[in-house]
Amino acid sequence: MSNREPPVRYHHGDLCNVLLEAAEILLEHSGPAGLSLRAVARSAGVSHAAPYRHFRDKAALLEALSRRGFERLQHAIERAAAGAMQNPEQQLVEAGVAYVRLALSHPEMFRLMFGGVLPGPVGEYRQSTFEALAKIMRDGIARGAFRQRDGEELALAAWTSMHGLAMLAAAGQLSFSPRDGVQALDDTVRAVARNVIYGIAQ
Amino acid sequence: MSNREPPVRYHHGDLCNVLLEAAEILLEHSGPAGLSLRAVARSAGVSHAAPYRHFRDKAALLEALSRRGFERLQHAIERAAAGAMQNPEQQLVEAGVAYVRLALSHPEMFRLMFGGVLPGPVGEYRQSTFEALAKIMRDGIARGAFRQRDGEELALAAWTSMHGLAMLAAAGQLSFSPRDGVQALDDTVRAVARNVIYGIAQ
DNA sequence: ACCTGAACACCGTTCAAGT
DNA sequence: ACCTGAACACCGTTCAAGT
Repeated sequence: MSNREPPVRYHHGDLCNVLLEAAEILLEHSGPAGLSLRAVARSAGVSHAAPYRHFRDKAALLEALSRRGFERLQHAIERAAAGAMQNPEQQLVEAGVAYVRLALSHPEMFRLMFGGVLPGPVGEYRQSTFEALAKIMRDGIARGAFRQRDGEELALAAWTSMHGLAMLAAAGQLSFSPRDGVQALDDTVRAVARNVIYGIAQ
Repeated sequence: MSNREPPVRYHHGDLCNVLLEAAEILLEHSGPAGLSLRAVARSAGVSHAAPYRHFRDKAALLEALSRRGFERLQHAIERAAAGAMQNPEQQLVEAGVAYVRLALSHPEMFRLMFGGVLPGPVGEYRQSTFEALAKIMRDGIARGAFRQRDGEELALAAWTSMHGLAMLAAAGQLSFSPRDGVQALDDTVRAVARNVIYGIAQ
């Protein structure tokens, strides 16, 4: 019973990723209150001290989790932009739709990412997400679709609007609209995005 | 020593408010992690079980705290609007400045208010804040300053933008701008607000 | 190297008991 | 009515000890 087995590798040798996946499931299922390091360890089938071999403390695990979220967000924005290559305005609208959809399908993850409770280089991940938006704006300026201004300023205007919508949606605070469902949310995002593009002024 | 004293009223008789004030100080000083019900009780000089005479549980205290924040936000927006009565665009810009300033001076409170972790009728408080913005938009439409559309749609466009900016500022995630300080933030808010008003399109 | 189990100081919540 | 103190099941973190 000892020679037949491969080297034991104490639990799959990939505990780090197993912990992160368990943490994400716990987070989206039970909220931040349910995401205890001990529960993550239980869920992964190891002792409550085992995670400390892979993460300095709970904050380090949350930061790693948050990083995953930022990577997905960046890719979602880039995919949306790639789907409307010849039309900067449509790129912007679809990037917003992707942004808000992700927030609504992973609300707890979004609150973790933008909750600001995390130490460490979260800023870098956020920066790369912003950069994906800024690229759309720079291309749009180059094509003459957007105003000839600092691309970062336009990107900030677009980002804050989509981000505010996403955070309100993630927190379930957009219920003043009688419409519901994903299609209704997409419509709301498009309406807000169009107002950002064309302005509110008469 | 017994007849001279007024009826004892076990700790000021106003423990409810004392607890809320202690909670707010703890929140802004030590973050959400430092805001334990036991720490609040210690800070108020009562036993750790005393708060349960005034709040059903910890969530109820957080909700009451959150309510205070929404009241302040609503008043701040109304005051900003009152300061520029004859100019709807300026009303909107100054409301945004007030919104973001409050978020930056009370970041933990803002995250509590919009974190979405709270049960109960938080929606109503948020609604009243949104209503303060919607009023500015309706007035602006009536005066011909804003587009002749559904006031709620315009208010949503303005709100999401200011809210996104406020949340990013509260989370310390606007550091990509090399400028710092309150004046720099006000400038950023005004720039974003102007882009919302006049649009991004060429 | 990787994991365990006991230990410590903390939590939220409950409940009998005191005045 | 209002508050206390002990109790319970949970945390995050540390650390000696095991293989």
